[in-house]
Amino acid sequence: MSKGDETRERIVERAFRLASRDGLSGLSIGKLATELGLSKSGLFAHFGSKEGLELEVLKAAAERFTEQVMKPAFTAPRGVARLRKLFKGWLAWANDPAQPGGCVIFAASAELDDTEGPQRDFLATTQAGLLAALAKSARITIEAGEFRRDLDCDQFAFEMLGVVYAYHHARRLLRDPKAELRAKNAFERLLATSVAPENAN
Amino acid sequence: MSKGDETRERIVERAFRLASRDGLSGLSIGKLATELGLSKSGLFAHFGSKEGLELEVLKAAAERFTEQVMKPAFTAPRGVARLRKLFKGWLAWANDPAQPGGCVIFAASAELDDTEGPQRDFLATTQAGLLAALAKSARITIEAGEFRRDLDCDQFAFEMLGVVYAYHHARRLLRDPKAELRAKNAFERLLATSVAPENAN
DNA sequence: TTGACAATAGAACGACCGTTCGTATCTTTT
DNA sequence: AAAAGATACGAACGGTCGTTCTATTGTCAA
Repeated sequence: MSKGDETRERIVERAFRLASRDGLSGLSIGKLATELGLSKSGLFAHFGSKEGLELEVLKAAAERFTEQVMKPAFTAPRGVARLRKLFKGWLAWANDPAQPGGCVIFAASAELDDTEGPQRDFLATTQAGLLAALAKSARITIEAGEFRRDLDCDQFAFEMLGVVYAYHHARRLLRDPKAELRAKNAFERLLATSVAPENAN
Repeated sequence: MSKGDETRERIVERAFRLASRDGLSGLSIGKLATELGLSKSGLFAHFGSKEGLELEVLKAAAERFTEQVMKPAFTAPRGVARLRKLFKGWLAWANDPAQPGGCVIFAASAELDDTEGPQRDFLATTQAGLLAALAKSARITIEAGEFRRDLDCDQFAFEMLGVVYAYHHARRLLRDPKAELRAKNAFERLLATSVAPENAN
């Protein structure tokens, strides 16, 4: 890896951290450069524009999520076990010290959902992909015989996402110490109403 | 009402609308003044600081929510009917044309959850109050004999909020035409798992 | 109608923003 | 070691930001 690529990674890493607290538009090239001991223009040259930097942060976030949450979950046996591992990893992801302000993707989603541009497009695509992956995991769980066959998998994905959203909100804004418990309860209820009759005991 | 108060209201109304799209920090006093045909300093004088303007917008949002969602719900008979009306009004609130970018409070929550200051404090207090009101409505529903007596009301409130969050996300970022259907399904499932055994049929 | 005061305007401020450009310094290759 | 190319710097740009003044206009009661 060349020197430039190393610097670039250092920048994105720090930007990722900052964006977690201050949002993407809260990122400032000047401040970022100062924190990293770089010149404004030197940092700028790596991305060509603020928009470019923001996109890199979003891509980094998506990659890390895949690496830290999705991939590990697929080591668990297909079915409910995998869904549980996915959920657990997701909560851990939202508490990752590398994201001191919580999930970058959630923050950016709320920030950009009514804008137009590549950042929004990337986010929407990424999130749609996540929902599809969740739905697919639910479908696999049906095939494994652990979920009822008439379960609406997209509905399941929607609700699972909702639980994590509520968790984020309770944890970050309300600082509710019971946030994690609440999230786990909600997820267990979701699982309980999804299981196949012969497994409901 | 004095002339000044009228102007002030016009300003807050427009700021409310803009904050829905661009967030509180996205508000710009200069831009706001131009849109309203006022001078920057003239507008500024009404609030004394940007922070003051932001607080007024948040207060206006909380008041409107109470007026448009909470109060009407209390005309419905206590119990599940009232909860349904509350939920329905909440979805409508999130689609209020006066908030072209969706619920101002949700946007601000995500924006401010990791900051410090009066804005964050106000939001946290307001949202905690909302959760408490939801929990109380659930408790009333228990007393009306429609919810099971061992229902965790705070858990119910947490999950109801989560459904609305998921709806907002699906609607705003993903532009999912099924968002409302999904939300309604999720809420019905929440109700179904909360009802007293003798009402479950 | 006049006098007191509230309400608005206008100009200017320092600070920070993203961006551009020319120049220097490092890396990497030959 | 020298040439070529990648990296980084420093200064400056036009703009916008929130904020502060002073001056002017408008409102409203006596």
